[in-house]
Amino acid sequence: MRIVTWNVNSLRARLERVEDWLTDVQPDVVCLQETKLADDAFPALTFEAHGYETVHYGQGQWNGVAILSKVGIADVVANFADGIEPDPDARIITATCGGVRVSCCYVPNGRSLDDDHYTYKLSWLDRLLEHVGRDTSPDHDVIVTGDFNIAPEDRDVYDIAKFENATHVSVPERERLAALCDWGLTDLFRRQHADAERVFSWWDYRNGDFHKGNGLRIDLVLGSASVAERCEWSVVDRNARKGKQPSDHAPVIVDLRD
DNA sequence: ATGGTAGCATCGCTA
Repeated sequence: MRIVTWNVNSLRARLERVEDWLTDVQPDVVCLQETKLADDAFPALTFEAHGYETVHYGQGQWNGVAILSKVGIADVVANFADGIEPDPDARIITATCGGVRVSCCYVPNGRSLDDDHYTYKLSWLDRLLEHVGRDTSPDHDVIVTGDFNIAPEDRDVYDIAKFENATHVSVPERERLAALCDWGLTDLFRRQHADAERVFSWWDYRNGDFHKGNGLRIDLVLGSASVAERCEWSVVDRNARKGKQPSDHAPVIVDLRD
């Protein structure tokens, strides 16, 4: 089973590129973030023509997440499954695809450490852990994936000195990512490439950052132990960041043995 | 140099 995550930064602006990429890569499960679409604008028929069932949870303008699957989509939960006040943003959707419980996440950016949005980011990550714990169990096949807006380690950052007192690398958000891992999840790309340095999944559009190699690895596929054991390959497809009208994120691909 | 680019419901916000 080939599963991928990709922050497409507007599915309306990116649909042709996404379609071409799906044709080339042939993933079984696709987790998309930042579709920036309302549910009634989601191009379900377009993906159906590529062989995918789809679920989308969007709000238009900002955020929006989707799962595409060739191996079934069951027991869909939009937003958090914690039974309290729904998060106002469309940032998470969960479904069972090919026997794996998949959560597709768009973690809040945080903006800056003194911004209310950073507090929201931390509480969102607390709710994600709560959600996963209620929704499933670490001894099941579980994947929690998406744009985490967190670089797990300093080597996932092009120049850590530039991120002093910045989001994406701060101790509190990394602690929350570590809590997900303590629950029973593993960063599958890092597991596959333990010594990899300077492999990034996002590059700012500005300053020619992509061409300078100035990026962050913030798009993650976390898997439970049974999933991690099945993981035989993982790559960031940085070719998808090249060319005309790219997303600022590259897709991350993970292959699992059947 | 506190810049730059891209997307959106576009002149202001989000990333």
